[in-house]
Amino acid sequence: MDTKTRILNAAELLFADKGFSGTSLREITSIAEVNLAAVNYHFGSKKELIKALMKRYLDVLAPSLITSLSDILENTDKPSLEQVFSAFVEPLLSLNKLHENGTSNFLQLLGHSYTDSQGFLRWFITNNYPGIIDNFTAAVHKAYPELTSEDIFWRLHFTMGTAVFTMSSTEALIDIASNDFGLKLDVADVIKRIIPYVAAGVGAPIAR
Amino acid sequence: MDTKTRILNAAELLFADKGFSGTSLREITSIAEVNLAAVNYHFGSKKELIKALMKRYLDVLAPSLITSLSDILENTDKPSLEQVFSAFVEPLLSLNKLHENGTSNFLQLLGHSYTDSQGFLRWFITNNYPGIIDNFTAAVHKAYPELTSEDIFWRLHFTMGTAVFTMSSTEALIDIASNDFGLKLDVADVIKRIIPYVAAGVGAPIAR
DNA sequence: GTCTATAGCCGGATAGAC
DNA sequence: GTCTATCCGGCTATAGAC
Repeated sequence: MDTKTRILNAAELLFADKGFSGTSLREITSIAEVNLAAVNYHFGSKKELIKALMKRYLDVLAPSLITSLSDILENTDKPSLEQVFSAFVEPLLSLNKLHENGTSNFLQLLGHSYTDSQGFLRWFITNNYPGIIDNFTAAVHKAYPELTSEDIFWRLHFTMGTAVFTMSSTEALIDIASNDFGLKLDVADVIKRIIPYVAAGVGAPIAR
Repeated sequence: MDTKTRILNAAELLFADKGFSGTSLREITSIAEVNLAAVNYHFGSKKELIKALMKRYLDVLAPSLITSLSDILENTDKPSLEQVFSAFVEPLLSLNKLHENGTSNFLQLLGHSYTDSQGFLRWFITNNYPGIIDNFTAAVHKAYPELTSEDIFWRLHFTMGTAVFTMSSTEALIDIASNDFGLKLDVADVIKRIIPYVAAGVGAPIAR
């Protein structure tokens, strides 16, 4: 495995766990077993490393998500909201084929990107991958035409919150489920539990 | 205003905005216009300052929330989920009387406490204020008895995610709502939009 | 491309004068 | 209780040998 990849893999683990400002280049290069200077040589700066890390996932996820959502838009007259959200499951879970714990790492990174670092990553994502949001909005509109684009904006945001926050603490949740309820769960189980929740949330009656 | 309070107020602003690891004691004492050494004199360490900050809110919020939820438990035979979640509104908004932007600051701090600092604050909160969770679980159970305690556990967590994540980015959301939809919103408006969403989510049919 | 070494700055924390 | 001064380690980033 080359140095660049070793760095990306180590950074992914640490950033997902401790956030960006909570992780130092020294920790990353130590886990990656490469020289401290290698990060700056290969990526230029810590910020660029973070972007490269998100790009590694988003370049895989975005097309697969857009395909999955387009499929619903083209082949279903009036999809259910559960169908729309289920369109996320396979693309998200396929990130586990890219890397061990890819799904939860990616969603945790996404969570940190919204709170850490004064939103520069949020800017980066919305400006580089707008197709996801457009397709999702269109699919929700088709499933629930009475929702205005403003309603959809809010409920999409709430849904992001649910997913991202849940994934940020998946490990803790799986532990609790095991201790308190004797259940052995994995990321896929957690995702399956979220879908009815967010589908019902987005499908809530409109109070005017 | 005494030094201790000046520090708490400055820390609240900065921590809410930039997270714990993203904020330095130097920034805090500079905004507070007190000496750098004052934090360690008054609080002992940065970690203890964080705890003191959360305590300042939780000591007000916890009893008011417990009263509000107990009220529903005692005086309503079968409350609706909207009623249960509405029980949070007044206690949360009353934090604005404590401090300017108290509600959103507190919820942002709560958000950071779940992702920053390896969960030590999460531990602190759940171990020091268990009454909130117990009362909330009881109220949800009364509103929707078919939910098992396991179902409630998951859906409570999803709800936390929605609230905390939304509040972490309230400022950005209010900006977008203003630019894209010409709406002038405040925290109370955002909270009112969340309630139907989470009530519907928690009330989603149970897939078995 | 990878290393050592180090610059230069910032972090939390503390000693000790007042 | 508040200040200055400082310790000491960690931080990102870079220069320069190999």
